[in-house]
Amino acid sequence: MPKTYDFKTTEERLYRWWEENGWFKPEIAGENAEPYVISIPPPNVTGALHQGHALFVAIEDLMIRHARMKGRAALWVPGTDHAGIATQLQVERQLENEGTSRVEVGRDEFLRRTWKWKAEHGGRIVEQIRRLGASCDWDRERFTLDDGLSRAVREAFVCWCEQGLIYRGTYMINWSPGLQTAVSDLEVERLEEQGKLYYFKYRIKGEEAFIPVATTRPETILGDTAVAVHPEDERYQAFVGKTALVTALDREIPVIADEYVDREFGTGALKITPAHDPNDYQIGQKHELAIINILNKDATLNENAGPYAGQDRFEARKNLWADMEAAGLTLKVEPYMHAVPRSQRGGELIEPMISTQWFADVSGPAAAALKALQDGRITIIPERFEKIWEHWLTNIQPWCISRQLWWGHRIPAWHCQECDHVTVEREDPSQCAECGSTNIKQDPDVLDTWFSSGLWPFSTLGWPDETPDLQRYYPTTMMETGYDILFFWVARMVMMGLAFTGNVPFHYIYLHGLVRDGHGKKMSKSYGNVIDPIETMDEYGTDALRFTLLTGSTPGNDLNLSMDRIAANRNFANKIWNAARFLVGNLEGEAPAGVPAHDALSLPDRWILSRLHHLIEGVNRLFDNFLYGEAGRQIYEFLWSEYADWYIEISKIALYGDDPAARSRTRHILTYVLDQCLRMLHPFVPFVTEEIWQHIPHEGPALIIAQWPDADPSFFDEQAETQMNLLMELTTGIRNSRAEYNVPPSKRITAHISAGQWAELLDRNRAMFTRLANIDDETLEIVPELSQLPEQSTSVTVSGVTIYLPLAGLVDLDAERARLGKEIENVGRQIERTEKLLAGDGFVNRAPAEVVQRERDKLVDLHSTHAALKERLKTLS
RNA sequence: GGGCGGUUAGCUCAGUUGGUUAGAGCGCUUCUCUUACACAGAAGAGGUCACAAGUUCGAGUCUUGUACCGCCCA
Repeated sequence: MPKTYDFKTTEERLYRWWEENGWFKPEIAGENAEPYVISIPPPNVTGALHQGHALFVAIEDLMIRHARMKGRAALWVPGTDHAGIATQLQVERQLENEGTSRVEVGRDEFLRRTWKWKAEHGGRIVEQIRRLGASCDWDRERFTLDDGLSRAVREAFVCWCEQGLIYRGTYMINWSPGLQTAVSDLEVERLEEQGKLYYFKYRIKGEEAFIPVATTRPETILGDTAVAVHPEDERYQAFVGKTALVTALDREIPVIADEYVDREFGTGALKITPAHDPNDYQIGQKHELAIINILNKDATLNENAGPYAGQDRFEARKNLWADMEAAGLTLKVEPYMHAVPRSQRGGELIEPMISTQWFADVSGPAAAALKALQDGRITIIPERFEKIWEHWLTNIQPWCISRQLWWGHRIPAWHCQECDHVTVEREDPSQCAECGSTNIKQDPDVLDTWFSSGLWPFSTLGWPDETPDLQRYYPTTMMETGYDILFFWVARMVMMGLAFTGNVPFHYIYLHGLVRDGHGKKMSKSYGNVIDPIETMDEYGTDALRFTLLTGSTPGNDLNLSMDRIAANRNFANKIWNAARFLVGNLEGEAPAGVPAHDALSLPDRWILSRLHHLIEGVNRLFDNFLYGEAGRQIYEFLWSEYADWYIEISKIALYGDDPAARSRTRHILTYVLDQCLRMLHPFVPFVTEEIWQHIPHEGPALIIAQWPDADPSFFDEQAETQMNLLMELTTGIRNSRAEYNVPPSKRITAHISAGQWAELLDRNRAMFTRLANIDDETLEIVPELSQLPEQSTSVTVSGVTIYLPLAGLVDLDAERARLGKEIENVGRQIERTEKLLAGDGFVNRAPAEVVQRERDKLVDLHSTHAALKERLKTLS
């Protein structure tokens, strides 16, 4: 084995080997195995890997590998999403570069180009996911525009139409002028921005008076159909019922009273534009106001804007305001912070607009989704998101499912040119279902991408057909994704799953947080703080990135990713590598398997086995509770701080000694403990663990399909742990003294130990001191009570054991006395606190017996330490 | 306005049925290339767990309130 773990020569080779052996497939578990299924949150087919992908792939692969090692039929269904808007934009940009456009080349050519784009670029994200080590069953890979999935979409759409849940209607939607399509409420962000508040005069018909009104969007005045004031506002009460005049158009609109108006805001009077503001729309409905749309699809003003028709909204704003100023209708303009709706994609300003679209009434499915959570068919991790889930589903709005795009599932509805009837059928119709006319045209719109991804967990398994996969693997087990798409996607999958399959699509929803930079800032290209996962893997290896992502976070919380941490975890991979290298280098041809009989074990053996099985127990409990990060951190700690720092060092005593039985026994323990750790670490860092496992003695072909460890309480050994703790503390104490007195590490020194009841234990393990603290074995003295105390020495006291280190010419007795004084004081304080605790009736009676006993033991220990320290001080006085 | 999360070492964070002297990584100080590892080893410094009150024998952990930061919804 090379001195340093080389991930570059390992990762691709192992991945191919695993895949070629079919170990990513659930069938390897046998027909009776209980399935464990995850459908991948399908990434955008034209996307490039970012840390968000890396995080979810790492978590899901961890879940899948763990389940696989537990013997479950682990199936991870991979795939990609056609991502309507994003993909269409890519191709449109390409066309633009060629000097043409979507409209110019036409729909058929555009779709041909888009499929071509997908064929050329669609493989990238998938390759990158493989690079992360994702053990997906690639034979089951799906794409949302596949024939099968398209059929699922068609079935779902027709089904909901038949139930009357899908309908066409004219309502307020969010319009993207740049993309010229409706966008989802969920895809609109409201950002606080510096804008302006324009104050102006609303003229009253036939009077000199006016109502002062404030607005952030003056151009919408042209679409006003009322001015509203608060009914109890004394300033404006007199105007209610009168007629106001829209500037430039002289259109007559009523002044109305409504309690919705906030008297404190602006001037206290509100202009109402029902066609271009969601709140105004509500008021308009209530008062049966006219709705006047002033915008074209490209956000220029239409003929309703009179003289401003044809101007862009911002140009019109400028011009209108200038004209109003000239007419003396303006009051003032103030800077103003307000929430501006912007597209999540690209940040374009979104216009609320009245438009005819397809909607889905999902109130029924939403109620069902709510119930699924309440009756426990679905569990959300972490729990706190359940409230958010409930709130959203309780206040569900009709879902606008049509998009004015070309890339996507075209709505299977045919409009009759003769009778206006809309025909919706599973197979493309050739004539109107109502009048039989053959003059029918398919609706030009496509469905919201989330409509197809809402079917993902079952459409990928074959639905609407009752396929064997659907029967065996549905409902799936786990939906793991970011909390930012809980509504977009997760809620819709549950609604659609319940609606179309009668079953929840998954039992658990595990939500992870956002990956931010090392200081908690959102990664963004413009800010320049993006950590590219591919570059990270190139530099530090996949395992380092995975381990960092997996251990750096807790469920539902954001994660700050820094290169320092990734480097530290690269070092961890190398640490395990070298621990294995040490083992392999000391095997002497032996291939140890299993654990030797208990009687044969040394104290350090019993200690490390006890620690290991406590670790296994803890890790399993953490896995059961979805606390994967903490589990990973604990294995890291154990492997580095206990196995490597102590057990390996101690093992050298036996390995380099001349007792063949001890050598063999130690090899068994070294091998066994490492093997168990590799198993537990495999889901976190699959590559380095598999590579190491292949180097050490093992049973079975591959770690990826090795059995997951179970804790065996017969290895628990509290006595061994207590005794080893004493030995380790004494060792650390000696090292500490050596460092304090600047004794070179290479210099062998002597020690006299007054060990009391521990004399035999210490003597049996005297090699620990000689090897780990460089004590001279010839002169090392371990007795219950020293007959003669060495002068000119420093001392170490733990649990009543005192080690004297004669350091001739180095020891400053005054300093020693001062140090002992401080230590005595410190121990005294602890004794006091413990005695006080034990003196209280409450503690002794109410605390668990185990806790009380622990405190009693501690007190005995403290007393003996205290006595030994005082004794030592006395001899120095 | 409503809801949720955060506030623990210089920095970034763990700490999930309340129970030893509150941990890690990085950074810092001192020493060491000791035959697994300098991507390392040894020793060390560093914390009133935001603040206040409460529950409890016992609170970083539970309750209430306050402050600041962040997110979501309206």
